[in-house]
Amino acid sequence: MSNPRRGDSPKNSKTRIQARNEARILDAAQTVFAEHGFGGATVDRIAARAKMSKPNVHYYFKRKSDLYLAVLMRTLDIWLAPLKDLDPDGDPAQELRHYISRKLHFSRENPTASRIFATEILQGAPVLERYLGEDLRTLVERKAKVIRHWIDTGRLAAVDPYHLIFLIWAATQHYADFTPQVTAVMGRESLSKGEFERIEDSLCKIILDGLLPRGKA
Amino acid sequence: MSNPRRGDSPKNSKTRIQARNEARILDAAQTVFAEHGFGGATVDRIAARAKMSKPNVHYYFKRKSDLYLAVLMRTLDIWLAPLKDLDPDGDPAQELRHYISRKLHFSRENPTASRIFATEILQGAPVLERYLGEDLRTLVERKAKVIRHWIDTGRLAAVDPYHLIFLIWAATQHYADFTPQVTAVMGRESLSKGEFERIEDSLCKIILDGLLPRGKA
DNA sequence: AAATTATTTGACCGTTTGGTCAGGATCAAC
DNA sequence: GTTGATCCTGACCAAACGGTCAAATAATTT
Repeated sequence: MSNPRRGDSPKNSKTRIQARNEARILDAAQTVFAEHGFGGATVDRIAARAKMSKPNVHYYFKRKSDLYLAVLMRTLDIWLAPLKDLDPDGDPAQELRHYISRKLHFSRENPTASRIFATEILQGAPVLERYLGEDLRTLVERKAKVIRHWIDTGRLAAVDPYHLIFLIWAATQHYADFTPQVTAVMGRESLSKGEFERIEDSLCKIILDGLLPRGKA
Repeated sequence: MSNPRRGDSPKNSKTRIQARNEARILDAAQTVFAEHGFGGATVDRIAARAKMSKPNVHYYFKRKSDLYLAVLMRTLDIWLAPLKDLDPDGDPAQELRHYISRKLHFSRENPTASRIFATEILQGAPVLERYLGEDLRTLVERKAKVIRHWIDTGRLAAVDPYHLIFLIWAATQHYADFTPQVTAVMGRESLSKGEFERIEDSLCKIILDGLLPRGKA
């Protein structure tokens, strides 16, 4: 009742400086962790990238592992959002097309976030392990039921829903995680917005219609 | 002519001990690099895993980077072999099915080799960059022509060959690179041989036939 | 078995790492 | 403009790092 600006719990306030610097550190850390993994990243490098002194980084995040955890948590929601939106009452083709589109968009807009997850999983998911087996598993289970329902009502071919979801994850995240390989093989410097539209068309066409010609043979 | 057991060039011989230890070190290094990336891996850990002293590891591989390079090179051929075998004169469906099968088999038999490549690419491919833009690019270009020929002769739907290849790479390597995520989401401890057969069926069905039901609607 | 070569390691070095600390600078409230 | 909290940093530390070296041990050759 005395101070209306403060939050309800004792130490819950955030200075403008605090908010700005924490964001700057998290951005820098995301890039560095994505490039070198947890073990290969150094606090010095993160500090340099955030244009701060190392002790100042430690002022906001006591340990390197806290920083790593914070980066992972910050990106979890945005990483998951597209799957959550799969609508059981929508048209299957349209829903899946939309899902692929959103996942690809995420790859284009947040490549480092995608790489953070990739390195974490590649390294055995030491931090995310529990989360994967609980929240994510439950969510995928629910969405797999949606897909199975589409199959049971004859609107989708009979495929394993889990492996379909993995296929879409793999295909869309590939363009964020393996950018150097994709650009080198294609002989480009980077992947333009137009190229991402071509990717979306190709993926949707293959996954929905398949490679074998329709209507004949 | 004096010594029949030796190789032709001066220092080209390899002791049994040498061959055995180099292999042991490379195996250990492959695992450690795959788990921690180049920067996060330590020579100590590699030595411990190979059950050797650190100086002895350096006796066989002068620098950590030499070891990393050797591990990458050792797995390049086996990683590429399946794509090389795509036969222009074969049946497209059968060739692609076979390709998917072989890539999946690689994921199952050599998961750490797959992860080595994944971490290397994720970290910007500092070592493999040149190779990707030259040898790999040429190979993929050649195989893309094969696929395009199949399309032009009406045996395959019109899709971008490059993105088709990327899709197959992504989907098959996913099961090696993201094992913890796959097992956690599926609620399994590991992926059995039977599960890999299910994966192969699912992938081939989706990629060849598509998700939308055929023959009706 | 003696001599030569190949293999192995404990001890060590200079550097980098994550993390601390005392104190200075800056800000907000009165 | 004084006060108290927040913010920032140079200097520092113990541990871990990649890498070296002399000396010991094991194989191999003669």
